[in-house]
Amino acid sequence: MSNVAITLPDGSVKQFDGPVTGAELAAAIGPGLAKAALAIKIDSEVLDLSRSIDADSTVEIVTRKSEDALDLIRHDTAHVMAEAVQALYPGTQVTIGPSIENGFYYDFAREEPFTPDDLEKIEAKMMEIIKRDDVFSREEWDRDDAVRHFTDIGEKYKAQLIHDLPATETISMYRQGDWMDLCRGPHLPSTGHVGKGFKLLKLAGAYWRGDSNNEMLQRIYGTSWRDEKELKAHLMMLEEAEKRDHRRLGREMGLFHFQEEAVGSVFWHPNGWTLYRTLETYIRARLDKANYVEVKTPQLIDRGLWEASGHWEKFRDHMFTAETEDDRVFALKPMNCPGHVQIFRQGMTSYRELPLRMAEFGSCHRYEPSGALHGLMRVRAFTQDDAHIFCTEDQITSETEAFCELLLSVYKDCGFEEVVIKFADRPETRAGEDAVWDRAEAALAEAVEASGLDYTLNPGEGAFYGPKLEFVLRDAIGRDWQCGTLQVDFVLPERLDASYIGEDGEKHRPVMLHRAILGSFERFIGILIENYAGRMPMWMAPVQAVVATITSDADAYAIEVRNALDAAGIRAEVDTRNEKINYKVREHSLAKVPTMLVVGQREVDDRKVALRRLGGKDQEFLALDEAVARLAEESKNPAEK
RNA sequence: GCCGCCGUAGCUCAGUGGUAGAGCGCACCAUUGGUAAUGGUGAGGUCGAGAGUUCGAUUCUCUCCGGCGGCACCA
Repeated sequence: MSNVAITLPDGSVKQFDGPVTGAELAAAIGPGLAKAALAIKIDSEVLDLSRSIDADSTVEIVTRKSEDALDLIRHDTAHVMAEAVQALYPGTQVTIGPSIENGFYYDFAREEPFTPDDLEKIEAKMMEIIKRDDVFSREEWDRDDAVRHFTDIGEKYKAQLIHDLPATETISMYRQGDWMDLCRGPHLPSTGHVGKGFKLLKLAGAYWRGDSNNEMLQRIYGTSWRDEKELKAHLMMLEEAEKRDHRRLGREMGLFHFQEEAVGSVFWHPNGWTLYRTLETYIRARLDKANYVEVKTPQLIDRGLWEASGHWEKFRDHMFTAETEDDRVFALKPMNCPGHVQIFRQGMTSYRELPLRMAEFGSCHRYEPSGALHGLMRVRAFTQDDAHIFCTEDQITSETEAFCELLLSVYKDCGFEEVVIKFADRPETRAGEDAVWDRAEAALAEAVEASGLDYTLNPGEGAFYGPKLEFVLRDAIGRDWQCGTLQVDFVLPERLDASYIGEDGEKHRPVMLHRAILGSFERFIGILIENYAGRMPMWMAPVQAVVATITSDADAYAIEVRNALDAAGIRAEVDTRNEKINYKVREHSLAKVPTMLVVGQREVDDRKVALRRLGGKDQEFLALDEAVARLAEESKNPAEK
């Protein structure tokens, strides 16, 4: 029997006469750790504490404090839930139940739907199983035996899963008491380790294997943590997220509404539209500075053009169409690119004009599936901050670099500092030859490398005409939103016959770079509202300042102050209502107005204002001129600074 | 589109087989009050739409529409 040397994370080495289990290793290090140990980690692989280590290796003992512990806890909670469900509802089949961000889910096949009341019963049963504290024991099974076993007990989904596992895969089962599940593991030592820090959250439908052609299963989502304190903190976070829901804030702040006669389309109210226009003005200024030209193309275009572009074939079901009396069919544009190519095609374009950066705040309509609609985040009528850069292959790199720089700067101005980039390559169904895709992917990869930014691969997620970069920003409460995109397209210029005259006097195909920074104004505004919880930065706020009087003696002066703010380009309102100042402060604070200028007799006498910031406790007493100058500076959009 | 839940006043919600209530908001009156709710009075609802069961439906059943949570989709 050969010796085993185990290196611990602190660099120390433990020698053993032969193979040793994780539990034995922990015990050898110390009794405290032996008690706290949940699993072991060799390289980056987490394994059961009962696994035996038979070769020299670097091993970390996973305890409840470890990052890896959460994954184990969540996965085990899913197992416990599955047992509970099968105990309460015989005949229910189990399928899969992974750990996910903040929790877990398990998909079940059962005729009768679960109800919210069932969740409580299941939780109670889970508590019993956890209290029972059964050991999770691992068994390796023969593949055929495993398939037969699950088929015999009527678990056809499990049998199918095993059947489809790669031949090289070891079939492992985990037992907890009398209940057993197919599982790759690893698991905690016993069900008791799950603890009480979990809660079942919601019921949902989910397709077997994520395919909408398959039957629908019932999914139960839960959240699970190290202890009740962490659970409580997470539930608080969920409440916080609900408070910043843009649909709720949009209504409370009177920014916009939806109604059933125009499902998926926004009715922008005055304040909401002011926010929208402010953002548009800012983006337009940034594009101007970055040497884009702006255009506007038709809403309705004959289906012939969509057939030529390839969109009709692929997206016809999601296009709104209109038929005219002369039997022509027009489509409401779902995107702007074919329109931009038409402008590009007018007259002859010289290589000297490239790169040509053609921008449009393009109003698009897409018949999105009803279940996809979600406030401003997913609508059927939206406006993109779209642009197409017509350029040569040689220019892809420099245009990509310039775009990345512009995009990051815009995000920063909007309050987003954390951005990750994903490289999405060719999807299964696509247009264009593989050789063209090779070139497009290589060019884009080279360009993003040249920009010096980190990126991860998002395989198979490219557009049907070309690979793309996806720009994902992280908001104030840690949620990720994909907004920006840059797509390399060699296909559409070919299909729609766009060409330019090169240095050699011959016709050449330009490359098109499809790109957007915000994505859609609607969605980006939704993200902004949630990011700021409705408390927009000064430059975006629909109403930037309210002048509020203490008594009616200050009315005339208050109006003068409002007019001075207005003349300085500040969006200001005046509140001379016969209400107490407490009432006004509360109301405008709830409306999330960033600054309030309170004026009473003292301010009238001294030509001053009492400046109060949203959420602040103190006031600043300033001369009127100074207050106006200061607020005017703060109100400028970042492109004006 | 699929699965589940939901639809009562502008908003948040209570309630009932015999056609409805609260708080906030809104209107009016009084109050002129120094930094997150002054008091009083009043108006406001085909109980999402349609059909069915019933002597009678907001309440029970069905269909449709819409919303919510997921799944699928996202040029």
